[in-house]
Amino acid sequence: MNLASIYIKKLRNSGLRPTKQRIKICEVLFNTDKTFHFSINELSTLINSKYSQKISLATIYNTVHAFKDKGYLKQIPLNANQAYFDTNISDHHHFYDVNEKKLIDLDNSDVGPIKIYKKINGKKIKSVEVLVKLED
Amino acid sequence: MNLASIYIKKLRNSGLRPTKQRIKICEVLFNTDKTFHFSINELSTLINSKYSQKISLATIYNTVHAFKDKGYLKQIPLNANQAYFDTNISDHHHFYDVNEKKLIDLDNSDVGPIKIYKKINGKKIKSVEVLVKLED
DNA sequence: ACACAATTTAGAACCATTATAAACTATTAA
DNA sequence: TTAATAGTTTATAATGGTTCTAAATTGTGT
Repeated sequence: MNLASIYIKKLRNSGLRPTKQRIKICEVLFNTDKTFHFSINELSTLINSKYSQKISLATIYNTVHAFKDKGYLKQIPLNANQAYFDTNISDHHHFYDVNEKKLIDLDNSDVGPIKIYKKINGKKIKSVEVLVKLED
Repeated sequence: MNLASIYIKKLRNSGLRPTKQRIKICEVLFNTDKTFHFSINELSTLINSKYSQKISLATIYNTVHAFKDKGYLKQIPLNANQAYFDTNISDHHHFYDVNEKKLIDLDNSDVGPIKIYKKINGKKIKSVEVLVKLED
């Protein structure tokens, strides 16, 4: 089975029509052994430099949000003026180098287990995200 | 010593001229035993409902950033479309209730010690911030 | 092939934030 | 006390990321 058909299946299973645009975006995001971090603008540049047929910014926004809602992408909580996403959806955390404004993955094994003792009635924990800021 | 003169001293010590506006902002932010979270717009509304003499939005932005740079406020890493600040600058973390879009403090004692095993050459840890998302 | 709903798209609108430049104010030196 | 200066405030404009809109296009089931 080729890659495109894997993405088509993945999209269909999520209730998303497998359009040309979405398949291309899958190729850029998921057709690599490495995970990576990106902003919408960086992704747009990446896609539109890779293919001659451009994808509109609105579609990239729509698709990234759809993928995030389906759990194929994670947004990284960060004090930045734009949203950053991560193709690595496994349980992990981040360094943020404040001097170089760069994100670095922290594998789960790089961080000790995190215990949350406080409980809020009627609420359950959805995620625990650690941001470690680095400076020179 | 009254409050205003404490703030005047605090501002002077930080190399910030103690202007009427900055003293008022100090009163709203720091003249309370409770710490709190706010966005710039919320702070602006709070200040301008409390005093007849209004403070411009630009000044509130400038002052909040100055206070953040001096370490009197912390910005909370969060995926929101506006910046959130915390008057509690002690070492602590946050719950974020995604359904009610509300921040809740986690005292340091509510979270077990966090160990970071990974090191980056030439960089030191500036802060460790944990965001625990809650859902219903 | 047809009908219908989902999707894409360019461009406008939105809104938090930052920049600008003129008026004002705190501070220091004379 | 006054004058000079640098710092601050302000209204307003500009910026830039994100969302909205509505028309054109496309995927899908019949």
